[in-house]
Amino acid sequence: MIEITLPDGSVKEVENGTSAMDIAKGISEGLARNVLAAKVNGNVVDAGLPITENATLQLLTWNDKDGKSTMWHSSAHLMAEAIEFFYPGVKLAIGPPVKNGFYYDVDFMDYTITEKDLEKIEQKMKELAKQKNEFIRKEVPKAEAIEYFKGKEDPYKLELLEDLEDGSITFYTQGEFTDLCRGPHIPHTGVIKAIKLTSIAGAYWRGDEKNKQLTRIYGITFPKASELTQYLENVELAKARDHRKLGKELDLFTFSQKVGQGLPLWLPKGAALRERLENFLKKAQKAGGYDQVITPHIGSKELYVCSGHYAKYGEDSFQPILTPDEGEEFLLKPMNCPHHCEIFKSRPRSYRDLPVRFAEFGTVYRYEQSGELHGLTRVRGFTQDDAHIFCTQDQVKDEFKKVIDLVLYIFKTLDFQNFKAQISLRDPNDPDKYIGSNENWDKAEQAIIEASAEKELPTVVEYGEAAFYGPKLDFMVEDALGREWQLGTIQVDYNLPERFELEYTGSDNQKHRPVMIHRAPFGSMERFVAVLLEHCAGDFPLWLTTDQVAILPISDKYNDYSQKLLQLLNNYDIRGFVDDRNEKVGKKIRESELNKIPFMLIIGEQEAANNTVSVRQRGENGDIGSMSVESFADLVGKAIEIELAVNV
RNA sequence: GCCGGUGUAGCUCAGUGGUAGAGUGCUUCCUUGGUAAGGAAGAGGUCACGAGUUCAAUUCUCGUCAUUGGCUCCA
Repeated sequence: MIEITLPDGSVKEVENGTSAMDIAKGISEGLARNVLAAKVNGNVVDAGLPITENATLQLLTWNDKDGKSTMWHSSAHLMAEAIEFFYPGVKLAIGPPVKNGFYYDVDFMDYTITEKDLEKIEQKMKELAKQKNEFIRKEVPKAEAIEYFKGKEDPYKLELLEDLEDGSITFYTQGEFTDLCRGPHIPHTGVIKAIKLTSIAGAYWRGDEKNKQLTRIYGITFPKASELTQYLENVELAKARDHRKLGKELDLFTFSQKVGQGLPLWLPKGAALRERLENFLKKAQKAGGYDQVITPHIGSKELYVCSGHYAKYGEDSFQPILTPDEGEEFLLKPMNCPHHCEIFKSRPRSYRDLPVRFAEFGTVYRYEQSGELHGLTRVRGFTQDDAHIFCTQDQVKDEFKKVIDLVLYIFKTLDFQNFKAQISLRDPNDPDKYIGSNENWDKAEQAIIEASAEKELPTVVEYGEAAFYGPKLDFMVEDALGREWQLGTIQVDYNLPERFELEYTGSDNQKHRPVMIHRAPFGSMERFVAVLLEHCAGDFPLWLTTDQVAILPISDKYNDYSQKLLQLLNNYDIRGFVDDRNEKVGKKIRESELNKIPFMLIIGEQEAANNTVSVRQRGENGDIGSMSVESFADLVGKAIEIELAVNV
């Protein structure tokens, strides 16, 4: 007999060799039907696997992350079976579960496959799922496994087998299909009730662009048809808040084929919005002891040779700009740091001056791969809310804390709640990759970790993700479609102070090298606006939004009064416009609502006679009654004050 | 950069081997109204660009550019 401890702490005594599924059946048939896999002593395994020792057991269902993954992994096998049915002889590479579903990478040999073929594969999968074929696990000696895939002439599986140890190799079979697989899998295919193959794409074997490109088919499955419907609806909702769509609808930015790809054009409303964001940050930075600087968009090639950027990126980026003078070359600036280093060097610095903080909304140009460009989140010309802090090693931690405060102030003001902070440290296995002394690195890494902990950031630590020149702290948020983007960043740099021979005079009257910290709380104006757009679905906070108020005269008799009102509101720094089109007020309201304008002022006979405004708030509040212009201005002013009065 | 999809009116999209349509927006007129769409008329397109096939190409083929889903990359 063995003892099985369940998550609630209760202990069941069962015969040695009892499976998780047996135990589930002992609890209830209904539960057993929902079990997809089991977690035994922390390892996810087949629910049917005999348990041979005392163990903790968690039954995994669709509600568990590991349960979902298991089902999607099994779904990949099911899809492979359907693919082999239509395209016998194709070579299968790998088919794992991912965040939302699964994929299988397939070498289709001489077959061509298009999106239209997905439907028939989907149909076949449904058919196979209905057969409730069991997933049967079999341990296989390595020689036998190699023999099997030699028979199938599958070079990918054979390559995978090379890295596996004899004795640890398992096959899984369901229906007519057998695959090399560690498992675990769901009990049988019948659990898969709803199937959607979502897209088809190219993917390199083992993620290396030197390798052959395979065809990757993405899909997702559910245990209930209604969940698939729900999922598809959510995808549609996410698309509705895609910043590229909203940016067009709200007239914020555009792109032109003639100007060039990845080069955004900010429209008047977008430019005004961006300016408000910049002023918001400038104000906070001024309070934080930053000095604003301005530097040109190009720099002599020598500058980037000195910084090392030319050696690293010269060939793969925008090429030098030539002048009538032979041998003279300039580069579009890919970053602001070298310019700021030269500003630091423009005069001798004393330890009493440190930290020095130079801030600039600096536009930079980077030749991103064409396939990587994406709306405003990945572009070739963009403006960083950049600043460089030059300080002593001992000041690093304190400066980090201050920058974290700044980032948190921005996130809180704009209601970003779901972010994570990634601490990127050295790769302990490759210490020679990094520039700067070990001692300084240790100090800086410790400073970042401590600063993050003291600020109670939700962090993940990634080893080996640090830049060669220093450790960093990045703030990551997800976009509407679940893609993760880096916004704010704080990076320590030991490289540039060295290369530019930056110095300050210490209290000992000796020359010392300052530490440089790069930081950009927004990341870039472009990416930040994109993520912000998706985050609030275009419904910006009152202080930031384009038009705070729409003045809607009921008929053209009240246009004059409406114009006067607009003047009056402008004096209160309230932005808006008069919709004096010859339309009914119902239509004007509808359009203002759709354009996400926070306040509407309905102006008719009563308002004009009494010098008042009838206020309607966007959304559920609706009509909030009549008041004087002063009261309305006060209302707006107070609302903005609350939005901006955020304590970190 | 690589593999697929897409490119038709300002916007969202139908459609066709015989030089084009809807909705919405825009202009004008009627209507002068009270909290999510009043009515009518009109203007607006080198069907992304270039080449080829054809009597004839927006439609078929190829190329280029842009865009899009992935992969790779990301200072």
